[in-house]
Amino acid sequence: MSQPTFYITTPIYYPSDNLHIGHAYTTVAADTVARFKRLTGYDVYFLTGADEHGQKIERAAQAKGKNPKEYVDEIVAGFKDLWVRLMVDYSDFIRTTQERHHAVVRKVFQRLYEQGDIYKAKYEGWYCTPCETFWTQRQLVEGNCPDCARTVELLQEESYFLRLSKYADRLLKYIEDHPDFIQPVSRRNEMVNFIKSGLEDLCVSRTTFSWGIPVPFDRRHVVYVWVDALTNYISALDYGTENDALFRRYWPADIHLVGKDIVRFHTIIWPILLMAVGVALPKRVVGHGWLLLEGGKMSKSKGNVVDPHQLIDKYGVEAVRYYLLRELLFGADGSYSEDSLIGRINSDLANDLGNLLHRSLTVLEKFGGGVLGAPGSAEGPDGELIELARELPAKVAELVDRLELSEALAAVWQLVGRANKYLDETAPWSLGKDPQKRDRFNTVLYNVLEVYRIVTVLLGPFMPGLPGRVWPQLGITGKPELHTFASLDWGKLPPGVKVERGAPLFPRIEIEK
RNA sequence: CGCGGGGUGGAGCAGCAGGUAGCUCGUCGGGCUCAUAACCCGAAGGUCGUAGGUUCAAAUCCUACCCCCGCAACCA
Repeated sequence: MSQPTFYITTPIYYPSDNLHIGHAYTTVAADTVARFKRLTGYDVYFLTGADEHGQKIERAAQAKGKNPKEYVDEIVAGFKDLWVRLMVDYSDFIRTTQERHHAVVRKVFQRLYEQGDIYKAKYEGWYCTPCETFWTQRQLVEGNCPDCARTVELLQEESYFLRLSKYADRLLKYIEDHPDFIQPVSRRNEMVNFIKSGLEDLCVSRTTFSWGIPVPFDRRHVVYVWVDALTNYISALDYGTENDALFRRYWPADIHLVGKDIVRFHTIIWPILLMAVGVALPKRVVGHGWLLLEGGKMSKSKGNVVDPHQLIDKYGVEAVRYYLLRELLFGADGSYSEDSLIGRINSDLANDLGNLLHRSLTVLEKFGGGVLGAPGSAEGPDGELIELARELPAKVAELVDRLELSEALAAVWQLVGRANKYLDETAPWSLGKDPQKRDRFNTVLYNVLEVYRIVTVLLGPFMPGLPGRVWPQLGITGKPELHTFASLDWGKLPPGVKVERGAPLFPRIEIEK
């Protein structure tokens, strides 16, 4: 019995500093897709990690009087703490400082060198001595170092280069033959244009620092950035080792989820590396937009980063995850502000979602003794509500497949909104007072709570803590068979359950002013 | 002429194979009274960045320009 597999990755983040809300977005989005695929029966492998080498790390560590390993250990522990708090349920966390990763990178590098795809040449660039950094002509600001604004000098360094140009045509062909490979389409076009404008060979080694993976046949060099970082997606699966069961099971990746800024590396350098070593290419690379801050990009240098920990402290994981996933439309940028976060919490979570459960349960407790009766025949608006609920699971699944997570949430909220309206139309608080209308009362309450069960199951991947808070209120905590995607056919909720109204799921945030 | 994204009611966005401008929030009025001042209904509010052009018809196509933002090979 072979379950279909699904391999999804986030980028591995650079521990030069703590993560901000943008990293949280990428990871939470990947986690949501991973959870949803698990819910719908896939054997899912979800990888995240840290990209720990390079001069910046070497220097940041030095500045704090630590050796690089101590330094990254500390920061990476912080990454993991954040993922725990955000309920990110990854299968594996790869660190590029791990020997399992080094071994694979050495092997790949060696092989590329032996087959002539990596060669030694002179690298020429503008060097800033105080910063010990090479810059390209373009990076210079008024001819000076973009970091410290001091003068730079033209220096040469010996480096190894990867022949990108050799594979450009093959890559272009692959992109043309696989329309889904790069998403969204706008990014795909961008990449096609970039490749057509000509690829320069990529510098893949450095001698100016040592915090990296030594080039196996030339110890003066360390492997530089992308060959190191990108390889994580297969080194984590034990590619090229004796025990490569994971690699055989999960590769090629179904989705590499990345920010729009690094789409290029994932759709040009990475596939070329894979082609060169004869490994299948990933199925999809999806570039999402950014969460912009007051119209500008979030960055450390602007000092406008938003710390996810503070938001979780203040508003809770569920709200933070919901907000991130709802606010960014697929592929496009969104804008962050605390006001809009509060707005989402109050209108979507408190007023619509939370209040729907609370008001339904209050009616049932007040007029029905808190026990759900058996539904009678459908009439009036019942049909429309039930129809919407029947269509929803497949609709959400499809939107999640397309990574349109915001749309998926919007679709769920359509049903939530319909249910709130349904309550007004049917007015069970009036029905409840009339013994003649008991049957109708039962039907209405049944429909609303069954809708709520369906909504809760579907929202689980987005807000993993939600179901655990809803099931006790619906009185079906001990019935895991009602918590599955397969149970979402209409009418599985058994009459007779004893509900238990709890505190509102999402209290309104009162804006102090 | 480096590449790309964007300028649509107060805010955030959708619409862009041309044919009465839509959604969420906010505002105003009403309803309901089960509910977290929540829910439901209705209304007001836009010369779709500017200037030309094509067309019976342009937010949508073409040209020029203005403004904002990102990238430019180590920022999700």
